[in-house]
Amino acid sequence: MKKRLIQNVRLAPANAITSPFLLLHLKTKAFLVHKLSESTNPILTNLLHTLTVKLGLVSDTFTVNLLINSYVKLREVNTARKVFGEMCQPNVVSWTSVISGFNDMGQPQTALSMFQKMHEDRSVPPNEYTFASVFKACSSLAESRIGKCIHARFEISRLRSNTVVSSSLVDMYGKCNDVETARRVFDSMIGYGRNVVSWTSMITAYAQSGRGHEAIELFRSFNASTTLDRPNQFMLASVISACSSLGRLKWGEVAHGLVTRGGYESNNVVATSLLDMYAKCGSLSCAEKVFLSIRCHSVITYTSMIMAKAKHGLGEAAIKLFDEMVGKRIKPNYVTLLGVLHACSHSGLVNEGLEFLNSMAEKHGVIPDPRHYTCVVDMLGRCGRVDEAYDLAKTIQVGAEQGALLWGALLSAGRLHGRVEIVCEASKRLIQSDQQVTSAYIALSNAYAVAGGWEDSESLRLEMKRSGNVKERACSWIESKGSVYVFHAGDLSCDESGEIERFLKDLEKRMKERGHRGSSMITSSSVFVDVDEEAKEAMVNLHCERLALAYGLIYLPAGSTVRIMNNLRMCRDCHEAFKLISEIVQREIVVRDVNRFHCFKNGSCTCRDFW
DNA sequence: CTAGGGTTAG
Repeated sequence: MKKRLIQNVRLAPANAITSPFLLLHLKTKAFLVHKLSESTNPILTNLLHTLTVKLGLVSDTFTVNLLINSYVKLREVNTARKVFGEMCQPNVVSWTSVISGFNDMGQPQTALSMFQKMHEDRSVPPNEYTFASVFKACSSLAESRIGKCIHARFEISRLRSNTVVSSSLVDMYGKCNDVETARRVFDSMIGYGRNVVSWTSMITAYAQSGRGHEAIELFRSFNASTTLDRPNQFMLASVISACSSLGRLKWGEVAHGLVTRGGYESNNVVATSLLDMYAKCGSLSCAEKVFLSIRCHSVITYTSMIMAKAKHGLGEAAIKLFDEMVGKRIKPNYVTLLGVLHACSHSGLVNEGLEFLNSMAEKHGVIPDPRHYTCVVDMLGRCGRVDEAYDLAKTIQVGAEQGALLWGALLSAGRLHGRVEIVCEASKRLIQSDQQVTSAYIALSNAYAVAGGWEDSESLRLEMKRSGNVKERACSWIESKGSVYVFHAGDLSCDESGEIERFLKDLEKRMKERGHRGSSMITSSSVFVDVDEEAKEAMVNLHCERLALAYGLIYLPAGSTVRIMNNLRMCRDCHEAFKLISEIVQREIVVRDVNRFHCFKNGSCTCRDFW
């Protein structure tokens, strides 16, 4: 039956020679096909659509596929789907075009349900192209469960893996935070070859799961191989962001050199990642230089620079930049507003921050979500308006993951201002959120201990052990002349601790003499109440950044730059404290504020190697 | 003469 159909189609040109009408028809069809494949104009495409109907070509799968793709390119995916729905013989190209159309429109969920329909239909089996598109949809949704099922379906489909399908799988597993599986797929690709895209997917998988060292390592092997291409803008952007999360300015500068050599400086994505890298590695002036070199600004370039200034405690400058951006009619999004709130929070502009929160929906069309509220709770908490912070936190409806961040912010506020009842409440909520927040157990246990509730403290510790909540060692690190020294919290118990404590106490005294007041995390000495050894260690955890700072200041040569990288939650007090410390010890201090959740895991050396 | 993969700000 099918065979005869194909034969009939093949016969058509032979008939055409004898029929002038058919000949005209074929010529028109060739014209239509040509125009459809190059149309970037909605009016033209609509016209060609009408022509398709008039010529009776709606039953011609090939022509209608082109029509679908034309609508997909014009981002009119719903029209594309409508045309697709009216087809009598959709083939695998028709299905794949619609699926990838939904991907392009940021509707991966719909792409997946189209694939499901295709599967239920059973008339057209998917091919490699279809699978690659579907894996991309799973990647955007970070849907590892569905992704694995479809991967299995691909494996039993007797289709052969190729570079593109496997690259999309590497990307998918990477985005689903299953780096090991991503690596297994990547390693399995040896048989049919890997290209720049496959390598980029794997490097990105490492970079985005806090495994920057492995990302850089892989980038090195890519460059070492003589048979492969040079890195392109995609790979460089990813590598630069790996340098940012590692805080390695030196490596970031090398990557910048590669950007220049490759001529990718004018690429906005690359420039934005460079800007962010310089800001996170402590060099705001270089970040600013990159920002000024950008010709065509977008909401993303502005947001990055606002965030950069926010991190460096330049709240007013960040707000000024925000106003400049709005003045240029660039519409802020929710990230931009997060940056602005962040700026207010880190510069003590509390009333301005509250004003932004209350007016952002009306003025900028961005409805505050839990992340914005968390930022404001954090801001109120830092400056001591803990009760307001608590009242605000209570009113917010959040899911478990967001809840952990929200109550985590309140927990540090309670801890910073010695509010035991807030610490208790926040810790309880954190533990309820069930997000593996060990710090909540420790804080709550300490709070009970401080309040004298020893039995509660003890039972909580047992609960921790029972639930397998293993404590991760906090760490901080400093960089000097390209070497990185890592300090783990436990190291304070080593022989030098006496000298460190004396140094910090002396520093605090001298800062008081110079009129510095306030309780920045750097100078405030830890309060050890009479708790057991384990609790003491937990408290020391909070202060490993002080340890790193002290080591850096005492043992690095005068005049050198002390680059501190940790997960300090900077506030205006901290910035002022650093300025003062800088003057007192006559070292340039560069602080970098890394993402709290990007823990430095593969330290190249520890405290002991430093000596 | 139709279709597929990678990157950035929180």
